[in-house]
Amino acid sequence: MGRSASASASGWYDEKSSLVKKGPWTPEEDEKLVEYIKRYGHGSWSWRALPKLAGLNRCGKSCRLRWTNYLRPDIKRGNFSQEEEQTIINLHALVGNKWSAIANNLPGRTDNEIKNFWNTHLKKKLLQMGIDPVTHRPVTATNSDNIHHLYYLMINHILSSLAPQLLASSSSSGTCSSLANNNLMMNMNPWGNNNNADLMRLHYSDDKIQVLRNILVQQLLSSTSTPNVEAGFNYLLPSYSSSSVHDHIDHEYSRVNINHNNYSPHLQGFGNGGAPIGFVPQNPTHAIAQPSNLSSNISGLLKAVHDLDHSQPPRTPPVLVPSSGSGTSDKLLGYDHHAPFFSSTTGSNKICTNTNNNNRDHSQQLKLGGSSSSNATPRDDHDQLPLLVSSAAPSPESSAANPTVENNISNTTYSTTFEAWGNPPDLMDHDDEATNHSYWKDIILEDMANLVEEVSQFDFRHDISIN
DNA sequence: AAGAGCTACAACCGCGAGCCA
DNA sequence: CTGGCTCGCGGTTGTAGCTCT
Repeated sequence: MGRSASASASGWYDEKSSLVKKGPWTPEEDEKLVEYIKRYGHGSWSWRALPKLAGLNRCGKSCRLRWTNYLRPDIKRGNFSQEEEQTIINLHALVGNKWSAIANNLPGRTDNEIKNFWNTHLKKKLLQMGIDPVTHRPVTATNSDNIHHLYYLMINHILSSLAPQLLASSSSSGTCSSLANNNLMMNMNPWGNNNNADLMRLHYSDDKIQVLRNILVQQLLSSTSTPNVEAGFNYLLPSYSSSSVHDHIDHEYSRVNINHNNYSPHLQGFGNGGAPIGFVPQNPTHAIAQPSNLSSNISGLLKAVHDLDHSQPPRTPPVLVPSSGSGTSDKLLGYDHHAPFFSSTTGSNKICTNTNNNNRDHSQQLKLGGSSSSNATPRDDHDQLPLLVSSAAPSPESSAANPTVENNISNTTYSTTFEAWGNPPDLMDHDDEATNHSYWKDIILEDMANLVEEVSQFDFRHDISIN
């Protein structure tokens, strides 16, 4: 069988291919190769010409691979450290099998080495943990797990677009050194860059996601800019690529409605009698925030996603739960998942999301830095990691490019953000929206730094122990 | 002790992008 | 524009060494 043109072009063969040695390199061959490169450096020869010049009976490609994967002086030898393992897993979750991109973030490690390590160690490790090494989601995930993960992805993505604001908030408060150290996203990542030796605890924590969500709500309220909510949805929905995700959501939504059909329509989807998702009211007039169970979180999420996915305006405005304590966790704000995520504008909330299934802008997904997303990946893509921060907040241009985004709902505004079911005692009979807004915003801003600090210190790993 | 099976990793291979004549 | 060449990437294969029976 003759050699293929591409093989010839790629350097594995030359005109004397039948004489070219293959297989393991001998120490003598290594020595010749190293000696030649040391003497002449790079640039004055091509890999194809090198074997002849160096006196090697190898093809140029074999020489290049031997050098880049084994003989290069800056290659680190030995086992991968725990930190390196975590980095690989984190990056793989972001970029997939882009071994060169991953390798660029692990000094001294080659793409080939990382690829082998992944295939022989990490993949199995994740599988043993019940994590799908391709999707980085639980293999045997229940519907609830999937939705919870969906929720996690969404919040994480939206938060990523807010990272600069969070950092700004923390630095201005002077109390959030950990965030000032710019590791927000790592801290938000359950696979994060902690030095915890047990990498295998990857389950999602209801309470921690709850905290994240509330941080998000606070940011939305305290921010003067619009967070990239649309991108968040665009990011997460395609990741559940099959159409089944929509069917699933519909199914779950129907089920939830059936389960809670005793409630008024605008409260359907909530598992605790209409309390804001995540927090069960102990007393409507005091509204002490408490974490609720997973099912109510999921129900609310399903409802929110369903509403968004069906181009329906929210039937109730977001609901905030005032806190009564002086600590941090008990001041977390409840959030009515009946309403989609919203951006804060003075006196009203404009829904900010792409509600058109057929016009999701996938370009908002995590991108490889500095390059456009396309099927034909530019070479530079291999050299850079995706931006942890989403590509951009929705810009006027992007809205213009996708006119359906807000057309459906741009006229839909809601009277107040703060129709809390549990109004603060001193505002119970207060109808002044602006006053209410100001009241809550003050509370939010006051606690912002502490909350961010608290979240930054959360350990997202629990529930699963690995031998 | 020996062979079968498994594991880890180096090396091979095909493909595609970029460059250049 | 086209074709040849180089280089880099990701997937796959081959094999040495280890473990198990």
